[in-house]
Amino acid sequence: MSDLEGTMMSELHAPARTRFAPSPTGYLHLGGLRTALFAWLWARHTNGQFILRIEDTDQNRYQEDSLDDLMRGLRWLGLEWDEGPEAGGPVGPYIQSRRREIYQRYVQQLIDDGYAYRSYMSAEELDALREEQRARGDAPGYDRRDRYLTPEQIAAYEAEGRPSVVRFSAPLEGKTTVHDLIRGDITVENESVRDPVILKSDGLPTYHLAVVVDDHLMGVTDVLRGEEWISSTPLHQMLYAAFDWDAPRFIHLPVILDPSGQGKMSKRKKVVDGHEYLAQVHEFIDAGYLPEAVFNLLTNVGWNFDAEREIFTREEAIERFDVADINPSPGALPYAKLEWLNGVYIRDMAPAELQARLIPYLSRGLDIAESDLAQDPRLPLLVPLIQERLKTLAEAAEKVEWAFQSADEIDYSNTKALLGKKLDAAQSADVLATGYDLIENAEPFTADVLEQAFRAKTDELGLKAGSFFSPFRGALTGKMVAPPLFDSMVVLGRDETLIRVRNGEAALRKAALETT
RNA sequence: GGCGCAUUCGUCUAGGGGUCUAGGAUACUGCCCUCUCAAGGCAGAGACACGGGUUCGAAUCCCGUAUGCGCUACCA
Repeated sequence: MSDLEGTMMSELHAPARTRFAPSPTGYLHLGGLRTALFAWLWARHTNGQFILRIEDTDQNRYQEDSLDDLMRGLRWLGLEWDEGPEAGGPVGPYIQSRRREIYQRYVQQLIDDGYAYRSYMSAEELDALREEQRARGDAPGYDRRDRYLTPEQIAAYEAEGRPSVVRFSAPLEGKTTVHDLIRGDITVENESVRDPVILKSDGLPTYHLAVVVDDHLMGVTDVLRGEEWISSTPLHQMLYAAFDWDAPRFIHLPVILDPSGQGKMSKRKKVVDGHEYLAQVHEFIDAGYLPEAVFNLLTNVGWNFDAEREIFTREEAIERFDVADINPSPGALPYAKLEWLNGVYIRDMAPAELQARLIPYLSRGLDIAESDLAQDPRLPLLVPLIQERLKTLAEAAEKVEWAFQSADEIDYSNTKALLGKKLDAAQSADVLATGYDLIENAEPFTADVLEQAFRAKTDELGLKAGSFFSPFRGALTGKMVAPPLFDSMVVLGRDETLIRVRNGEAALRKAALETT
């Protein structure tokens, strides 16, 4: 084989069937999204399929609006599933609570083959057992007592009507080695697998049974999941062996840590260094992060697109992604980098596109109907002014608020905003009075004409632009920081600009009187 | 406690025995540009957890320690 062929072979992968299998017990958070992203990337890279499967076997923790949030989050990032809820597919249903009979059939098969048994201990008895073990200093865990029940004892329990669970008969000695694609071989003592429950007393399976049965039945070839599952992978492999099925490839992804780097990112809002950090996907959406930026960022946590290049398209990521290159060590979500990335994508966007995406956020922030905003002639003028100043979509409202306020809503209580650099209140008021005439006479009323007139006057007065321009920014917006001045005047129009300059001057005259 | 996984600038990462006086990005600092803020340009500071091996040579391989995380449920 030539080198070229060798290279090509190593880059050619058989189509992988991957799945994202969340539990509808809460809202999708960024760690889950990243797991889904990697599974999706791998399926797309190999030209395989990406499956969404809902693992709702815990009825107690089920949360009604969770599934909706899950699907919305995945779609927001552009992770369409080939099979799953709403998409359908040949190996459904894709919601585990609707597969109850399937699991029961396979559990019965395990019992019949001697790989599983019924256990009649109640939850309370189990708790008491663990308590005892802890008191003795033993490792807590089921002691396998019901594994050796006689037919008579079983009959007695059944006659009593005692509820039961089904436990897996784990091998009592030897070791089990599982292979993780990015971590290598992981070996545990079989004895440490203490006959876990595989079918609960409510007739639904536990995760361990359901995941093995479903991954097998659904033809999943590559299991990408969080590293919290490493410990139970030997059990899963035992189950595959008991069923006489081939196990899929296991790829355990590193967890995403919270910003302190100490501990898994919480689903709930947490405070680190006095700052609340975002964790749930819907929070990132609300805050105005772009899916492009989040996609880019998440792809680069635990995997790396390129040593020297930070920005890439989704297609490029698909082309290069390889599970073999995943970094096994956990990492914190780099929030500051997300801010930067979001700004990069905002700046790269066509202004019309940005405007469209901004409307829902502006509507919320300014309390103006989306339909009104869509027709507002000021918006196409404003968007280019704030485009390179935006880190998130949500902060746009605060940057353009002045344009949507009436003149008397502008707040001049912060006199500092009206002061020219190195000028006092009276001098700044004079500046505004001087500029008033320039604005009145600018013809046509464009940013260029205004700027030329202002600069000429600045030179004539022997002032610096910082001194002459600043009072106008304050008069127009009431703020220290605002979009470029002359463009802002054009947005307001000549009449409104003149009113605000007058108002600003009045506020300054008043302030000048008070200080002297 | 037991078992497992991990450990390169503050953070995300490149690197997989010599090309490493360890590369990129972000954040930070300074300078430039500049009507404010941004954006942009330039420069700077900043890391192989520790200790033993193996080797002519280790950030890279092995062992130990430390630290962090995970699992140890009729939760996933």
